[in-house]
Amino acid sequence: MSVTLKDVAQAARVSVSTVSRALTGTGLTSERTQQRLVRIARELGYRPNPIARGLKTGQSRLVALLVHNLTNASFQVMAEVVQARLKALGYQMLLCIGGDDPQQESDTLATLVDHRIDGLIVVPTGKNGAQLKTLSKDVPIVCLVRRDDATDLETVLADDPQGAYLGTRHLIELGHKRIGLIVGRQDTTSGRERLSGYVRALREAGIARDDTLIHAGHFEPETGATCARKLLDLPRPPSAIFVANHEATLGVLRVTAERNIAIPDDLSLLCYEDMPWFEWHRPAISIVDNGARDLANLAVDRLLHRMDAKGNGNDGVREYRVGARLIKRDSCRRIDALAPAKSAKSKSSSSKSSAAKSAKV
Amino acid sequence: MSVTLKDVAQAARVSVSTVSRALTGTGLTSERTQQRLVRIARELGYRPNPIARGLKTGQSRLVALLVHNLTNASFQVMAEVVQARLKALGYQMLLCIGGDDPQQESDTLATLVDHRIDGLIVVPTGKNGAQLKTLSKDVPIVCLVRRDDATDLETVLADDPQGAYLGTRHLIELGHKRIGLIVGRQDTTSGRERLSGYVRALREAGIARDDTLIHAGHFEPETGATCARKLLDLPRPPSAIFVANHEATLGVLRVTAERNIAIPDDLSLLCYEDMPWFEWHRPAISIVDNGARDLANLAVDRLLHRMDAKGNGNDGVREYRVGARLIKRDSCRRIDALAPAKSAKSKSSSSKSSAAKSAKV
DNA sequence: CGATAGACTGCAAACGATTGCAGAAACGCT
DNA sequence: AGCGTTTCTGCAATCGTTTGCAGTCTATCG
Repeated sequence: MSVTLKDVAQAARVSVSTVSRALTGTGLTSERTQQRLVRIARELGYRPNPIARGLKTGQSRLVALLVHNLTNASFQVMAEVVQARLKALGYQMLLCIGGDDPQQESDTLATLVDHRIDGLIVVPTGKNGAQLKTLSKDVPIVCLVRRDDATDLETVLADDPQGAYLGTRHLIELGHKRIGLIVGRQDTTSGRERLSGYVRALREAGIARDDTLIHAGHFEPETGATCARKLLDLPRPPSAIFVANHEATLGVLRVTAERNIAIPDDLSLLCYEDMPWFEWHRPAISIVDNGARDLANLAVDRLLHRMDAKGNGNDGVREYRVGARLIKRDSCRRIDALAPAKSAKSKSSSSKSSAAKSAKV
Repeated sequence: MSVTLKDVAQAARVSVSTVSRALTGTGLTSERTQQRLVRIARELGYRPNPIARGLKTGQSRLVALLVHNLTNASFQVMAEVVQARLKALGYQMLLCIGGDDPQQESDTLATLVDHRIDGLIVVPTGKNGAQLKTLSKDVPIVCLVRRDDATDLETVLADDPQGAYLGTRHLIELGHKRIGLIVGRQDTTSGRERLSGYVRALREAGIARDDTLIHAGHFEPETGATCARKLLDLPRPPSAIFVANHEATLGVLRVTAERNIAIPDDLSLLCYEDMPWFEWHRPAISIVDNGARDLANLAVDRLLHRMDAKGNGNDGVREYRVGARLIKRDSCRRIDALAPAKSAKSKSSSSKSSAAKSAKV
């Protein structure tokens, strides 16, 4: 079917091994034949067969990226970054979707190593630590975004404590004293860490922590809606909400729209992790950027390092943190410390929005 | 490193070939040894090496999906569908991102066939027809969403004429007579087809085509903004806008928000292809669904068919169309035929929105 | 009881590359 | 000229499977 080394060898009247050496550029062939063979190979349209090569060398030039889904914008950019970086180095990316499901993750991991992938970047579910640990003996692995506590794998994490701190501080600096927090499940690292960043910022500013303003929940839009309602229905509702649970954002936005709450006039809104449409939304939504791009790049760097190092590429560092940064757009507003802004409450109690509420909630 | 057939054979004191036959279930081994070998293989944790197998059989159990990007929601669901279907059949999906760039597409295609993929689903750029045609001799290929006119490859397409027709008719049925259309570049199939569907619906309803209401442009948010402005600035602006250019949607939404145009009260808005947040948006945005899920499923069906058929799986059909359907949400409103609704124009000429306009446009 | 079909099994050659080893050629040196 | 180096090339084994062919064994039948 396709042109093999043998074909080239025959055409050039030399042995297969000579062709192999010439084309891989080992320097063990004479300049003259080297060039001649390269030319002939090109003329014949020879393309090395990675499968055959892989069988012999045990390498596949395949690197896998295992993420939970592709709906999350962060995973999208990570996939694109990883793909671009790897392609430039002659690797093919195997993108796998694990759905945050341990069983699927486990299956996928197994088939991946079967395929002799040269490296793996994985967002672990956290439930297959043992397996990951075993596999890491055969193949370089870097964890991304989440840590699997059962392993000591090299892990590239977002700096969530820092990000949440930055976001909260921003709101405080704008004069907000009552800041609602909608955050993820507290049995996840990111959930806990973001809460801690929020708390730290509050403490530094000398603002008392008010647990009625803090809501933790699942990574789903519905959670955002529920929590937002609870916050807005408070006797003294917050003047700002920090949605540090990415997936919950849609729910929050829906509730504010339903209740006709103007952002940022009635309520300041700060979200976590970008979505492509945030900057097109009016008002453009301010966010804490978790640095998806940087995360992906660093993960690739570390993976490549390990792959080069052939086994023991651990430089002692187990964990890398990628700085978060604040992207100010138009959804947060300074409130006057002296004459506090009308609270969202006042608006939501108007006849119109309460009608909307009873109708749609 | 890992357990091979040889290891199993030694443990069982039989030959490698027997083990191979027993495990692949060719029925050429006695019931008894078959079961024994399977048991031993499992005990030893044997896992077949796809690379070695691939070298011999010429198959890799890898199927590639080549799309333009992952930002587009349709591509996301397609990727997820394809991945799920293939995994169930024991294939691994190789997801590649071509960026709608002919050069990248060409490179990727080449490495994919090098890797001896068993099948390929591709959203073609349209510039590598010759290459695709050549490759299709070696590997089953199905085109998705776009046709490459230089080939006669089997192609699964959305029914854009139908979708655009459905959408337009919906707006007409709601009483709209002046319907703005924002559509994609006219050198793409989808761009042309959607325009034709729109025109057909108009004609059927006996509404004269007004070219000032029709804007074709690039697949970018900015295009949407520009076109929306042009439409809204018309002496007699439309009462409804049909955004049949998915990527342009964000731009349109921004402009309506900037100008404080209430949807659907001041303007009805109908979009093409879903985004995950459309139903969370207030008002929830009505769309014409291009059937991404069905498209992906059909593409997989056809590909599998071809892969089974070993070469000549063409059933004469070259082109499949997947029906579009209308999803009514809250962004389109019935307008009274007798007393026409206040047009967007009246609103946009209020002091507030014109201030916004001069400031931000 | 011997022949023979039928059911299993093993040998060995592939698949297309890489690579250790040894032979050949070319060269310089005494 | 003879010898040792150096440089290049080819032979053949190997990676882990699959598979055609031939051989072995059992059972069946005449």
